[in-house]
Amino acid sequence: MTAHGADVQDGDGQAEADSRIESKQSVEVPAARERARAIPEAAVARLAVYLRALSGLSEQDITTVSSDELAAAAGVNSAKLRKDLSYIGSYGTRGVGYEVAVLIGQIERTLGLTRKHSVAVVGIGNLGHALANYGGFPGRGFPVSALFDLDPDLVGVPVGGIPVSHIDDIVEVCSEREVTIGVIATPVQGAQEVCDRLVAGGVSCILNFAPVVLQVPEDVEVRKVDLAVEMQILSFHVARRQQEAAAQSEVDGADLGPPGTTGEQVSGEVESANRMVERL
Amino acid sequence: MTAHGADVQDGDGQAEADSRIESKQSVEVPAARERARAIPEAAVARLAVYLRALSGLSEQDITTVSSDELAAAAGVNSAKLRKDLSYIGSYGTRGVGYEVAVLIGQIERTLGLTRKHSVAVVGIGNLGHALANYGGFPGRGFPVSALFDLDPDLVGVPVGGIPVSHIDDIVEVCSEREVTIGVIATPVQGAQEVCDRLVAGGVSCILNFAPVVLQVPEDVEVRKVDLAVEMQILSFHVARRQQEAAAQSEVDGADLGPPGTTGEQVSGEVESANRMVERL
DNA sequence: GGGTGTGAACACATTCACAGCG
DNA sequence: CGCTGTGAATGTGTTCACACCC
Repeated sequence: MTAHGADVQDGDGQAEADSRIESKQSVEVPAARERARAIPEAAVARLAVYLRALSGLSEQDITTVSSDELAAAAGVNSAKLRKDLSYIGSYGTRGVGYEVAVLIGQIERTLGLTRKHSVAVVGIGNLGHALANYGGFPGRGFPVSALFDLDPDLVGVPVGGIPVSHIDDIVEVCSEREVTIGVIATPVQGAQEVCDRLVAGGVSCILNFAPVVLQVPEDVEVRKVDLAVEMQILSFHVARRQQEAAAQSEVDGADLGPPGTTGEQVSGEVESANRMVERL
Repeated sequence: MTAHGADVQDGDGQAEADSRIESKQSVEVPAARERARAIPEAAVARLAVYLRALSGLSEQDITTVSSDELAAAAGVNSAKLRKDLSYIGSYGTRGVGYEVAVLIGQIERTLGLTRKHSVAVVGIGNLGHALANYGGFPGRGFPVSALFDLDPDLVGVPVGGIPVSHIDDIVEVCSEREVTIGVIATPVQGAQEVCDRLVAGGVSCILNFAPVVLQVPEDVEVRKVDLAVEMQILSFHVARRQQEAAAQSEVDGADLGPPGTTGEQVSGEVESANRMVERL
């Protein structure tokens, strides 16, 4: 396994192209018998967004939408939206639009939301606390059914209505409660260990807030949310903008210093920035 | 503005392709004078990951790495890594590898981390609390310098060492403290309003945890982190796997029920899932 | 007319594979 | 000889534009 075939999750970047999981497949698949049902990863992410927009419409008792309207509500352009929807079937009416209720149903079905997925949160620090208090996590459909922490003082204490269990019991509790999604909100050090236990407990999907690249068997899906990376990407854009501004004023004939002098000021110390998320 | 030119942030998906921001450009640019310094969005996200891996190596007093080693540490393949690094210049030595310190410096420079970006967190609920307690957010380089909330009981109370200010003072405080990055951790309702104020206060980058599509001027960068979407994407993969398994056993000649009966069980109620993140 | 659904064109991203340098 | 750096090939995702249906 020399940096090939060891493909696991990546960091992502939320932009124009887009997606985030780094699935496997490629080799191993009989190639031919492939499910045509292959919805592009990027489209799946957007379906979830459309679903939210649709729920909003539904609450306002709006029963029909056009691709233009829905696209605007979801913040994408209508061509993309129509293509995305076409991956799940043809549920629109030409000349009219889509029926909100139908679309909601179809997207839910596609995303597998017709089945409940119980969630376990590991690491009841600041973030874990926040997650547990979600009150049923992302709304229902994703009930939090187990919490874990290392700290003996926390074990037994109910957070958001659920008593915290000890990390040592992850395997047992998860298989018992049929947890399908595990959320890792621990410091980096414990993350891989926790991950291994979740997997041993039968968890097949992991949402990882710890800034580590987790090693998992190929049938486990990992998604990573990395605050530091997000911030650094934003930082990049600030820098780029400043550069452009500098370049522009240069062109304009202004004399505000030579190009290349734009940002260089403070330095070092960013290294510690990477020890960061650890204490979330 | 009919769903075109109104491009704002999207939801993302962290997968193989990947990226997340939905920048503008396209029209408006004089085309020719474009900065060749165009690093692919996806590569930027990974640079941040490499940076973390390099920091780790640096702490272990490792001074040199090959692309294979670093790629393994970052969870990507070496070709991708080399290409990514090539966007920022040629800092490797053929036959040897890269000097850790040099690479750290160059990536920091590229990401604009040589300048400090002060951060404001709005919405000191569970999540906001977690973020504020980061103790300098993503590690330093990103000092949290302002906190805001609506709740009068919170105003004045120090969280993570910084006293909470009232939302009404966002504009004033942000410009005063030269905040460049704003983090929105409020319920959906308040998000757009808060966003507008941050922008008015001079903030040019926003990290948004509220599940809304924010409207911002084109010179403001928005990144969205949406827990519900993450969960739903995971859910999709569970469903897909089950489908495959079912299809497989079908092929194997087993008779565990007809295809199409795989997941359909619980239903409805997912709608409320989208009212979720609101209370983070 | 109005709006969906989609092939075909395009743009972006990843991977390959190898030339070239230390 | 090993490893970087990169053009060229491939793959994935987005946009265009229009046929087709209501």
